[in-house]
Amino acid sequence: MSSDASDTAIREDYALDEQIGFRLRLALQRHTAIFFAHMDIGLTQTQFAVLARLWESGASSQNELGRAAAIDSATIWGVVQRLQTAGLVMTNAHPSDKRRRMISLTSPGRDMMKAAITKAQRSNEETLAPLTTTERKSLISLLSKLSD
Amino acid sequence: MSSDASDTAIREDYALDEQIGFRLRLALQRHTAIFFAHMDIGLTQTQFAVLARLWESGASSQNELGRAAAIDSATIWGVVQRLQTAGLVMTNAHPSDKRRRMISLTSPGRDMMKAAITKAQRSNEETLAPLTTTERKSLISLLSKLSD
DNA sequence: ACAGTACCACTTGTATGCAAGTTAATTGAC
DNA sequence: GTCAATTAACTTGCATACAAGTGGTACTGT
Repeated sequence: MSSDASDTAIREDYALDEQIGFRLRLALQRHTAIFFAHMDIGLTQTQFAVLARLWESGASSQNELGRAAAIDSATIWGVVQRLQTAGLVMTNAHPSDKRRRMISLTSPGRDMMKAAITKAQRSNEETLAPLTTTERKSLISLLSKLSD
Repeated sequence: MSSDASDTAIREDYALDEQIGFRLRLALQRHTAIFFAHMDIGLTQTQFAVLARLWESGASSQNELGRAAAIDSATIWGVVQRLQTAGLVMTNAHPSDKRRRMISLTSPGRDMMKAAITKAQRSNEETLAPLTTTERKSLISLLSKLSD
């Protein structure tokens, strides 16, 4: 991919490697691989995020849960379906709003989370391993400024 | 999602909002929305990354291109198909290796990139707008340490 | 009361992202 | 030179991710 510079002369500088979008994708890609290796109980990052929100805050409606975990309504539907099929969450009717499906953790779901939280923490550790403690805090802080 | 703490007591601390994977996903999510809004010529981030690599380095084989843009061989296949259908790239046989498909930019592909690079730069600007110049460099640097 | 608006769950369609596996071509160790 | 290990392109299957749109329900201002 080097010798014949037949017709692809570089006319403008554009260094993909230094672009924020590309670097974010690479970093998330690496974390995804690490997370997958640790999470040997069949939870994806998205599924784990949903269960974590339920763990933190208790029951909520499907779309509410999606917003809390930053998952749009088209995607959260399938995520909840799979979690329900796996027996980790259950759904109940909302007492007053007939549109809402209330989602909550089942007992197996809570047991799963006890194990999953430890595995998630280990994967976070490994992802952040190249950084010092100060750098880790700095990175989380900078990322938070981008999306809050 | 607040009043009835029926059966989901918080037994362990786990703050999803402070986890690296979740923050990376949120940041990339925001950038994706910004990129999409600027890139009004029908290029996804992934497609743009592939074209950017071709722009930077000239022709390369499909898998080689995928590795350069951090896209696995199953995914790069479809990305190249769509770019070829759009007339932005073309494929040629490798002179000595019959397995390889050499991918290169077409003339319309180069024209598209001239416009796309400007739009990509603007979306990068907007994504990084919440940060100072120093913070931007710091963030890129920290992200690079995570995935190099 | 009620029209207009907003919201809920759900659906469709397109585009990644990645594990796992197939087939054909190439390479490297001997 | 031969054959095992690699590699390239491709395929299948599953899980996000998100735009756009549906039909039903709830709310809001007048």
